[in-house]
Amino acid sequence: MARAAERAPRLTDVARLAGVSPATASRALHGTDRDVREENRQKVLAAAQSLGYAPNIAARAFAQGRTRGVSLIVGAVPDDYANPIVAGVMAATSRRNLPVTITPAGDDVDSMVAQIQQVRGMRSEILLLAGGRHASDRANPALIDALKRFESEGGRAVVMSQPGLPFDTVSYDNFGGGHDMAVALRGLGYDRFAVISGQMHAMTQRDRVQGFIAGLQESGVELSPDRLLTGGFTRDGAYAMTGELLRRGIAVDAIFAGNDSMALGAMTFLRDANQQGKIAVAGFDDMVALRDVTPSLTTVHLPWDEVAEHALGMAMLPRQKDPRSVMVRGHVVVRESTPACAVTTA
Amino acid sequence: MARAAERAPRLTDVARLAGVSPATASRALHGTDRDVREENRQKVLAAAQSLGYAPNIAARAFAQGRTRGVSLIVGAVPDDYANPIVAGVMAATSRRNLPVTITPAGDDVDSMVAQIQQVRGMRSEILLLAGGRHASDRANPALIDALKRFESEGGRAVVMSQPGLPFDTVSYDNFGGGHDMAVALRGLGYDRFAVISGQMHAMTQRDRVQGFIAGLQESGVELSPDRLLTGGFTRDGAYAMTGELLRRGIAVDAIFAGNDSMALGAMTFLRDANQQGKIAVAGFDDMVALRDVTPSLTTVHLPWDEVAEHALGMAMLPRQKDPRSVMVRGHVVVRESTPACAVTTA
DNA sequence: TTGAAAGCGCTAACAT
DNA sequence: ATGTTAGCGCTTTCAA
Repeated sequence: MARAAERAPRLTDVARLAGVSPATASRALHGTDRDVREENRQKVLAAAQSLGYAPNIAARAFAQGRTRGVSLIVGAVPDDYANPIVAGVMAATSRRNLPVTITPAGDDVDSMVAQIQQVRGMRSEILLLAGGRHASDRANPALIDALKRFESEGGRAVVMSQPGLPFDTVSYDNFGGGHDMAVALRGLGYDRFAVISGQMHAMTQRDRVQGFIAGLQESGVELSPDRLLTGGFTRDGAYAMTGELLRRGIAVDAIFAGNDSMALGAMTFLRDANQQGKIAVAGFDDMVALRDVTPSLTTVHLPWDEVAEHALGMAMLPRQKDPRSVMVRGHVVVRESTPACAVTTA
Repeated sequence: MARAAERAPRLTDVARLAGVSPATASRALHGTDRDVREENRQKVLAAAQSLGYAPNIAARAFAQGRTRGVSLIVGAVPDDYANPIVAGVMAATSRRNLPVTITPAGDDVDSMVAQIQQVRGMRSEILLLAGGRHASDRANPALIDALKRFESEGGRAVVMSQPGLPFDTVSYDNFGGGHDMAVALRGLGYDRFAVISGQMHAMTQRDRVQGFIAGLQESGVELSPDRLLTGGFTRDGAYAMTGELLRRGIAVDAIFAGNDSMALGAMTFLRDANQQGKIAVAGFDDMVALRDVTPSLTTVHLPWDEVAEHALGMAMLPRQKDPRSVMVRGHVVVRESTPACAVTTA
């Protein structure tokens, strides 16, 4: 058995055993060229097998100047045990049989940039970026510069869920979803709203909230500033904000939360405070992990798999001079957490 | 702007600009040696900065014969959007500032082995293996061989949640947890049990169930074979099995599910069938994602972060001749899904 | 169809 | 403290 580090078999070893040159062995192993005699191919395959050969991927990446596969950088996500984007990308890549590397980054631009440099250093073929959603990012030159360099060195970058960057982008319609939710809740007869959301510099949150406010305005409802609470966009943040809301004695019959995790936090608070059923709650995302909560959650369904699928599809196309942009739309799903209520308006 | 692929700046470029040799530049960039004059270090850093230098990681890995960081291979997991092991490993690695690469594999040994070969080819320092739990795996020579090779070539492998392999292992006490749950449910007064679980060749499932059965026996309760249903260990599988259970008209007052997802599926079925509250449900895992379900779930709490922490800790120690093994214990947490009930036994 | 040989960018002995 | 030099294992022109 191995005492110290044993040398791993190299391509040369395989070639020698098969009685061919390394070049031929290389060709035989990855049908890059057609030009290997079947007999030799078999010999090489057999030799590799018998030696337990595993190609040195670092060496190959080095020689080719590219690392095959996709690197996914994902910004820290609220309650990130259940990140639907990660699930979507994993599904999309495994469908294409592409290796994925998932790298968590903080939600701040600096750690995001650091991770991009890392991926640039790996010379990955494809970089998918999820998260990193601060309003300031849009203008952040470091982020843009890092991505630009990555692409100018031959990589393909696609940004997810962060519209407005000069790269291929797939995003979803946060404003529209918020708007539609407002319309839907109005249609159910709700009248007195509150909104709890992540900080307004988080762009997805801001767009959702602004869409919601716009939707309300269409039917003549104004959301007064004291009815908009912002904080951490997590379950716990929402739990706290909902408490704050009630403590302030604001009369509310429906709460719109910036995402599903927050909606869950709000519902849990209401239950703990024995207010369950008295105040409706709506979320945003339609996380599959929450499909069994009770009451079932009214939310804006976002087709995460489509987002990932689009992103990967774009990444596999050559870059164009003008960045492409796809906007995926969600749709409101009304469930039990927002029962129809008596119409109180004129 | 870049027309075609632009050449990325190399270490040589940095060195030239700083007026030093590549070797010095290399040393300055990664304080491997102490022996760089501060003045030169600054010059190198400045040069790297101004060129936007990102070290070619593939080349470095190649030169060093090792890729820094940990590779986590995770077998397909039921409802894997919420895999607590992944979360735990991400936390543990980011605490140590180690790069992680997460690679999903199928639940079958073949795809697991394929991923191990991949990691072997990357010459990763550390390989963490999660999942891959078929009873047949234990004896699977291909799996063992791949891991052995990885280690004999200088890597460190730690297996999680799959005891019995000849490698450093951290596992949790599935049998004990099942056992304790049985005792707890008996203590609450339950009498007529059913078990729904994944297939018995899935080792964690088998251990949990066998522990549960053993726990029941201690207080004189036998679980007749028709009260043990097996199938997919997912929420959907459990939903279906619970239906099957009721359809067969088996009298039951408590269901033990092989994991939390299954428990959730069971509870959802019971609610859909208007049986909520009539039959108790207990799970296993204590997934944080489920902390807000109602009724709150009685389950066996498993300290996932500890599992990951132990695993990484072991991996960073040198290998010993005899594999280490750590068994983490969980503990029963009784919540609302199993209210105390009238004692019906003598 | 195959082989020979060059070289990818970096690190690490070794020499200075 | 720094420079020189020799590879690491693979792919890939280029010749044959």
